[in-house]
Amino acid sequence: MRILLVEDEVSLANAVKKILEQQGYVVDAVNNGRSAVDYALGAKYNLIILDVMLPEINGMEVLKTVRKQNLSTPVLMLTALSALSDKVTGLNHGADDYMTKPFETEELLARVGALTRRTGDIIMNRIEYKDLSLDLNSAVLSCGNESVQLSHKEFGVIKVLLYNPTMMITTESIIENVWGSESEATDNNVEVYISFIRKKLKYLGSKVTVRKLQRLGYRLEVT
Amino acid sequence: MRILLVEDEVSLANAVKKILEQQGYVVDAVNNGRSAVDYALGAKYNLIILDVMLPEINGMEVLKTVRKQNLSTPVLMLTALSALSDKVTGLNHGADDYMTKPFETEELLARVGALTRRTGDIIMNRIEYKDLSLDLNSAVLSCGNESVQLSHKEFGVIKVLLYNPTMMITTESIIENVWGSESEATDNNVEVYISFIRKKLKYLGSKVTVRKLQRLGYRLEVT
DNA sequence: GACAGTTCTTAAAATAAACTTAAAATAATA
DNA sequence: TATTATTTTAAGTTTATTTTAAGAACTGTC
Repeated sequence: MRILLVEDEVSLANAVKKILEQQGYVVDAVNNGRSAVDYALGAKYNLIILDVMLPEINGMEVLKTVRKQNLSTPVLMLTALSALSDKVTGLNHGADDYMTKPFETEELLARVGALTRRTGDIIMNRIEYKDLSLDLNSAVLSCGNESVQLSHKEFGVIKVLLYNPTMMITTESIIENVWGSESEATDNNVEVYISFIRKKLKYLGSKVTVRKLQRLGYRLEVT
Repeated sequence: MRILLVEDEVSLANAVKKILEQQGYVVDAVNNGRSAVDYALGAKYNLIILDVMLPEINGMEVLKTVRKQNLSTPVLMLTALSALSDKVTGLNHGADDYMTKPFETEELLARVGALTRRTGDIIMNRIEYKDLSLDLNSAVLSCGNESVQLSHKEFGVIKVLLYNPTMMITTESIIENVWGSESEATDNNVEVYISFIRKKLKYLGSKVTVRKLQRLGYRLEVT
């Protein structure tokens, strides 16, 4: 969950950022309206917390501008004023909620929670090489429309190879990376896992193979 | 648009009713908690405006009762108290917005407008994924025409999964979200709850399953 | 082609992770 | 306070992964 916090009072901004980060939100904070618009339109946030009183471009203008650009991210407006007109203007310009300063942590979290109850964004993290694609989140290795689940150790070994696809990787380096430098793992452990991986590459029908150069190490190759 | 107005001060009730009717809303007004529950459950309203201070059963009780009955109609709470605890309690019990008395016509209309625009917006009150629907107000999980009540912890766990339906969710992240970062909860606590949830998914006959990838975390999958 | 040194594969054994269940402890509710 | 529901703990079971180990298959040298 990513939140854009637009607040020019540094101490308040820091406090809110900290509170939200403790809850596991990723928070970007900016202190003026111009940056707010840039950030809001430039990155995908799950929520924007927007102070009305800002230098240069005020919060209401920011809201109007980004809504005009069809941004549908929920917006929680913040203000020191309890002025009714502001509340009405804000809600009518597409703010989703409104909170007056000062507020307490609990209220902030209740409101943020209510607004972020939306499907989370998906950031896929993967390594690709030739016809192979390794999903780093799920340890699934794919080729074309076939894919296989890797175990933890298989995942570790192929990761080392895929991160350095043209390099020779020594057995020691694989052991160090996957089993850890204190481990008692032997060459045979690596051999067994390379064998498992080869079997899966074959099953996937990949062009990529694991080549062993005698006494030197392993390297990915393309047939 | 039908609105249920729950307010015991006759003059205020009449005034609000009149204002809303001028805007084209159909308004039913009741003056006590017992009737409020009956009306709320008996007819389909697009919004319930609920005073906290009521004779016999107070507004908070009304809210809790109807949410327990799986009612997901948006609720705007009204109160003379500006007590923070009430706001938080209200929001946590499934109120959608909060307004302190006295208020002005404009604010009322802005908030009513915001809440009635939102009807049909599944996002605020429920999360849906494939054949599953989780009512965020009542913690009822449904699939087709079957549904089950979830306990607080079950609700917390499945919420984390449903918010990020395609992502791997680590056990740590579940613990942090559901038990809190300071808690002493262990992996086994999560395992037990995942087991409860699986049993309920099976009972519901859902296509969705909870998959555990060893050492990586949990993820929803579709069979 | 025989030998020695590697490397590869496989199956079984050992270990670790994950699951389920029931009972105990705690919390919520009547 | 009594009752009920929820949550935690803990132990036993199941399942998956990892390690071990032994033999087969290569590779290069003589």
